[in-house]
Amino acid sequence: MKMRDVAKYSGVSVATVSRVLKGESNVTQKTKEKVLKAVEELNYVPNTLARNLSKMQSKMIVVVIPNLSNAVFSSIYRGIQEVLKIEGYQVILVETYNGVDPSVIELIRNRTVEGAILLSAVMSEEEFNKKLKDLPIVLATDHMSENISTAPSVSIDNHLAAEKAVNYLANLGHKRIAYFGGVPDVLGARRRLNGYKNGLIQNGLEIDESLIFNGNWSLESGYQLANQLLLQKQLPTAIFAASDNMAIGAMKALKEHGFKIPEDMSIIGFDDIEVAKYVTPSLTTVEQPTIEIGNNAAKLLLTIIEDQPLEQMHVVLNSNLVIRHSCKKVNESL
Amino acid sequence: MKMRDVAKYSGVSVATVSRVLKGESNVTQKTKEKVLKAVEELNYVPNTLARNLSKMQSKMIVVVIPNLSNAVFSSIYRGIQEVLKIEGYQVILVETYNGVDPSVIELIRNRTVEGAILLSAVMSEEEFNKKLKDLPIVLATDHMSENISTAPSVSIDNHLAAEKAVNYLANLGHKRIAYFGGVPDVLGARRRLNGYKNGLIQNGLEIDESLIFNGNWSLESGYQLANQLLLQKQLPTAIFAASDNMAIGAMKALKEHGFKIPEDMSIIGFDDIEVAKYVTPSLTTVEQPTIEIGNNAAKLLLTIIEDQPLEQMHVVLNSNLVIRHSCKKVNESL
DNA sequence: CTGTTAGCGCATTCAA
DNA sequence: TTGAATGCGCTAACAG
Repeated sequence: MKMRDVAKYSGVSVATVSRVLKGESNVTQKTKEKVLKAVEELNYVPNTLARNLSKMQSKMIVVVIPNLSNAVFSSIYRGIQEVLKIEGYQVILVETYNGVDPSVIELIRNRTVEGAILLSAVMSEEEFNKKLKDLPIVLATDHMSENISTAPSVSIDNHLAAEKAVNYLANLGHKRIAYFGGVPDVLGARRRLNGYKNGLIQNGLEIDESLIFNGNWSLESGYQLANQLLLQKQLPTAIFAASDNMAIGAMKALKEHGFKIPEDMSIIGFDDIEVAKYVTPSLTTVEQPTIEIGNNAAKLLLTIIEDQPLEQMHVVLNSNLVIRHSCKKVNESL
Repeated sequence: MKMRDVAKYSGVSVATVSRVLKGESNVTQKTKEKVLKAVEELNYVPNTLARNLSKMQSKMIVVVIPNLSNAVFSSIYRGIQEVLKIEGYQVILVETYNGVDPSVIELIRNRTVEGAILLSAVMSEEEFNKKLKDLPIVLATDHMSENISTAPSVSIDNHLAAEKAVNYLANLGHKRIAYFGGVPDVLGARRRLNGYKNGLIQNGLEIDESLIFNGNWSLESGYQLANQLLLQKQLPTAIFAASDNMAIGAMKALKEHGFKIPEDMSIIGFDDIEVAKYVTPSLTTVEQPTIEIGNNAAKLLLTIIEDQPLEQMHVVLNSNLVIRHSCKKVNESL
């Protein structure tokens, strides 16, 4: 069943059928009805493949996610989908466990998709410029470089957010605060680490490298890091984990060793994933406005695809500390 | 840059270019090299849109997920992606919060995708037959009807799995076991409920409707259900939740009311999502082989798309009880 | 307001 | 082994 069939059936030309299907106004009410009737009776559905070739567009976007099981990412994805759906785009989701999937470039170049949103970008600025520059790509995460603008991006101010967490802990009287970081290849992770250090300095606290650990955001990673930490002679009174998953994993390890939280150890996470509220004690954490991040990333990409000028290259969203029950004032008598 | 350009550049015809790009054998080594060189130098990439129209295929699949934030679904998705990627398919992910997105039918009919995998199917068999029959669709969840085969499906035996959980609890001496069910529109949820009841009967226990609750799989739902349960005068000694999320939500509510788990209440979940191991106490639960479910669903769909005969309409995978620390023997002295 | 026609870029059949 | 020509189904420019 093709367009010509409904044209013949309704006694008009294919152009006219195309017009009424597109909802153009310059068609008589009467012919419009004729065509619609034919479409109905013939049970006709336009062929997207043909339309795509003709218009040279796919109405398709790809989003690249490091790891779907991370609730932060799936939530950002939802935010992306929300706005793209309205614009009639379908979204291809590819999960890539490490860095940037080279196939993304391929998908764009061979026109399978019109653009891409990356939720994590593990590459140097140089590498990015070589491979991805000028492609319709936006980062739903920190932008690539410390100073220079390469790809458009949407994220929170990770540095500031980490500072807030440390401030909170310092105000509670904590002097020794351990840090469980994410994979350092990711700029956002480095920013959080710097924010942590800076927060320490601001509060007149010492930076102790033996309290700084690198994880990979996961539950298991937090669990292991905590076990490592517990091997040390002089323990901290608080842990700041760069993801809720790591915080929850750490809580598990701590409890297994008989630690009470927050009595014996305060813990603060990052992300505010759904389950953070339901662990015991409920997790104090730095919230990320994931849906909004997704919304904004999608909007950014759409304006790029439409060749419109960007209002801002990097949109930075607010994040706040969500205070629950995993931190407490340090015991003065210590 | 189109095929004609590289044809001209290398002094051959477009047909020849097409052949070498496709890796056909009936091409001289020499001309092949010429063409490849041209492709290289012109930086040519075939246009997927044109290829798709010409071959009348999209190399695209859609998978419909109720809720990405549910770790079970994201894990099944991963399993699907694993096999589809190898076959050169891209996968569109759509999240639909309730039942079947009508747009799926549209996507198939307008040839945007070649098939669909549904991770949840909230509709009657009748409805299914009217709308989706004979479309290339497979269910990565229980099949539609109790008796009749409509669409191919991949799932565990939910009835049996629930029985196992109840047996375990009964063997531990529990006589009053509450049930937190999923949304009853879903066949799998009904099967689990029946398995629960059957398990009770098998163990000579009474079915007490006041101990049966309907939730919606979520953390919040489990939390609320537990609070409802606690309003009752005569409490059970164990809760069987039809999802880990509900189990974890319930644990939270219970703890808030001063209950110790498993001392005061045993809890068992369903799914074995990653975090189940990291809550305290770690959650005893019925594991679902999510990756395998995804793998199998994808394979099924592929053979349907290729018009091959199905070896089996419904593949049923094994599931096991994963025993951790959220259940204990009921205190005999009670 | 409507019809004719020429692409869109690639695949494929038929000759050579 | 290669080339010429036709078609995939729809869009859009142009003519009427």
